[in-house]
Amino acid sequence: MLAATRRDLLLERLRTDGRLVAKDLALELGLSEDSIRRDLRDLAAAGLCTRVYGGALPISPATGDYAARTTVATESKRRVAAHAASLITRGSTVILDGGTTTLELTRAIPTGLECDVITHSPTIAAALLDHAASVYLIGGTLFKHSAVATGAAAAEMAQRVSAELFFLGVVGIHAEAGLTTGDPEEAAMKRLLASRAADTYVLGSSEKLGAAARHAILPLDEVTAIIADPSDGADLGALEQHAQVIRVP
Amino acid sequence: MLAATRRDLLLERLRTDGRLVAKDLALELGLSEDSIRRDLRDLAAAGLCTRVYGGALPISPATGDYAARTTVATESKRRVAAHAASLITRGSTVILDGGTTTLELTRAIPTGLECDVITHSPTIAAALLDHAASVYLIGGTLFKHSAVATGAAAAEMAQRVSAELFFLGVVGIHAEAGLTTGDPEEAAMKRLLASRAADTYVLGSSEKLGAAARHAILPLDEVTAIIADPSDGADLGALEQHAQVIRVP
DNA sequence: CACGTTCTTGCACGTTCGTGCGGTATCTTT
DNA sequence: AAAGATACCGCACGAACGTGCAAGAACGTG
Repeated sequence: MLAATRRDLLLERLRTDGRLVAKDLALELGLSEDSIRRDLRDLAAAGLCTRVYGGALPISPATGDYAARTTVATESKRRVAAHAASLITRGSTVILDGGTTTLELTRAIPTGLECDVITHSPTIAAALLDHAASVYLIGGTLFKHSAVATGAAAAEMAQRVSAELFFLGVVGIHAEAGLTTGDPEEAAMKRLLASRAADTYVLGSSEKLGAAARHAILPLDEVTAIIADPSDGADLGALEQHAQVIRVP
Repeated sequence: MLAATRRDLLLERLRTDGRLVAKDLALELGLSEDSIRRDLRDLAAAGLCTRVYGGALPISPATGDYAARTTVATESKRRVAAHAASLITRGSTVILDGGTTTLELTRAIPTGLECDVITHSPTIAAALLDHAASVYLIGGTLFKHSAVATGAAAAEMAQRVSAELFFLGVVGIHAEAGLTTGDPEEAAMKRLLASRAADTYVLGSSEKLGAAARHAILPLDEVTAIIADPSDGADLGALEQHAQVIRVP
């Protein structure tokens, strides 16, 4: 077998099995483990797999949505979340949207900070259990994909609250498409929550900038500001023509 | 199995079970507890879990006293929870109370079981995210100590639901004092939830039997049955004069 | 065809990593 | 306070790793 063919076979195996074990491959292909290791080393160097002790794994660890969840918050996400958290002052009332970025924001809130938090995300509510913040949970039908309460009951409850700040998580922030997300029901809920707060801040970690999803939440000019991380050189100029952009350092 | 794969598996377990027990994992994976402990230590160092005595817990659900209690799911609690979970049938609607025992019940529900769950506990709602069950979350003011929504808004929402089963968690089950808990507001909420279900089952792990707290929830004769674990030789006879008692094997 | 170059492969060596075990320290529970 | 469970530390052993080296194959060139 050609060495190049073998590399392809390894990659295909990696796709189907989700992992490569040096020992097994050596036995199966009738080669020494050294050769397999060399292959794995080269593939890893080419950025096609991740080398681990005993074999190799795909670049994105594991499979499916599990990967999305365990993915450690990107540095960008953390920076944006930290800055957003710094806007919360003692005694203020804030609404926290659902999502991984707002969860990161929740973790960035000082444990001892006394404030009022309103959220429709049970995940965020649970994360605030050991905080001094008092929590008002908006109930309703749980939308599994993004782990937030939605529906008529949630809307009714949301309509009765009001806050100073709303931290909005989105899927995409685009100069023309505005703020977007993947589900219409979710979009409506976000819109409603925004209407219940005096100021709305959008959490714009780098992967959101320039992206757009199917369902519009709000146009850019209806939010107070976008907290954005310009580190990847995204074009913030286009956004700034429609909304105020806060650059995190 | 690759060591790296094992770490991923642990993280996935952590997400589905909400906890990792070193002893069990060692037995299940055929490794020494030391290796598992090393894994847990590394994962904790990477900020992916929180190390606790006996295993590890997710980062988010706090490190406060509530989290501490979730670790020590006694064998008794597990048995009672498992039996309670077996009462839930496909397509049925159940109300789950908050608390550590009902959280254990939640984990005992088969992931693929299609049913409707109503709960006022964000922790339980979060634990059901990867289940087939559809979840209706009752919102309201979050009562930190037991991590459930209470207050007027919660009561109003609870009044509108109805279910076949209600699984009630309590602090004490006493022949004379009846079912009791530590907070009056919480007691009222439990009472209300019980009125919304056709049948109410009390989760009576061994440490509850014979105990009594300050605030009464219901007299014993107003519940369908107490699911009790008689393993520690508690006096079930006295209870049986007031309520039906289901002994778990 | 002859020769040198390059690439691949397997082996040997020292190094690193993962694992289990014994001992000791610490925590939990009675 | 004592007993049991759990955790951490250091050690030893084996597996996996990387490197250097030599043998062989494939290739290009004269």
